[in-house]
Amino acid sequence: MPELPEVETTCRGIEPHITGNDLQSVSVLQPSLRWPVPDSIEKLAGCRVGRVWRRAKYILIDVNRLTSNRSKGAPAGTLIIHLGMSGSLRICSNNTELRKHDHAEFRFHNGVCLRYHDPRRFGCILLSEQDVSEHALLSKLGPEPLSEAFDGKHLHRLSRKRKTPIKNFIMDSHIVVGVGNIYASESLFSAGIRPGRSASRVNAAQCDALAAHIKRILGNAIEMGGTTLRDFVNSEGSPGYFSQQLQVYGRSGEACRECGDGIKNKVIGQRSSFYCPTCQS
DNA sequence: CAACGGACCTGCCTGC
DNA sequence: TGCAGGCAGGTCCGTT
Repeated sequence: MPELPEVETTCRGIEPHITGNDLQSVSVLQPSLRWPVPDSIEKLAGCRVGRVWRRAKYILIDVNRLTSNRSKGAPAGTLIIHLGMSGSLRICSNNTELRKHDHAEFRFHNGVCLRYHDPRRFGCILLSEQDVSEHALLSKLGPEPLSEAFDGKHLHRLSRKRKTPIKNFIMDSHIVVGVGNIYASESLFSAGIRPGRSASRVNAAQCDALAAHIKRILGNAIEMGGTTLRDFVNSEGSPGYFSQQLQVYGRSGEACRECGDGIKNKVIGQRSSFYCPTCQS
């Protein structure tokens, strides 16, 4: 479920419910996620949620102290939440019944409750008590795909000596963040580049096209996520709002929408990779 | 450095 | 119907 558009949609969906809201309690029901959930997050009770933002696929929630005098308004820290392969965050009320795989719960004074749900437990919940951008998980990340810092020149410059497949290259978070397995295949299809081609063999013009398609496809998907925002908190399972837009992902054996040839599925870097052998070279 | 494989988990689908 | 096997949208880490 969570590629960048889902993570962005999640941020936008939870933000209005929790920003400015005061935490009554934080409970860890299952600390065994990708890394142990620190006990210290339970001490955020009594704090007020500030900004809800995102870096790559990490959801970041600033939390400030409210308690006495001097420390009032001082940052208590930033929650770092990753949804892994199967995670989700949902807003409910504090008497909503817990579901299987609800691993953490943030209850607010006004009755709102934020729950972290993750069957596969590949995600994480961490607390950074310093400048979160210096956190080991965030400090070495490449640019955001929708920012001006990311463009074809960036891709071209960094790929010159890289023989790794271009698909692996664009999924490398040191190069650019937020390009997951689905959108990597989709972007490469639009750019006419086979996923297995060596990164160093993608020329400057193709890098320009690839970067532009990554921006377009991710941007569109985020916009569509936005259209489901209204009932976001109630939604069960994956929305599937982009599945109709997919040109190659998950379509092996089906006809290419451009040329009619059969879509292929090849494992590259241990991940399924879909492409059209005629449209992509 | 770069490349690669393994690791972390559960659920769901397929085929015998 | 049961069960083994394969597969899944992420990404860090250790080894070569």
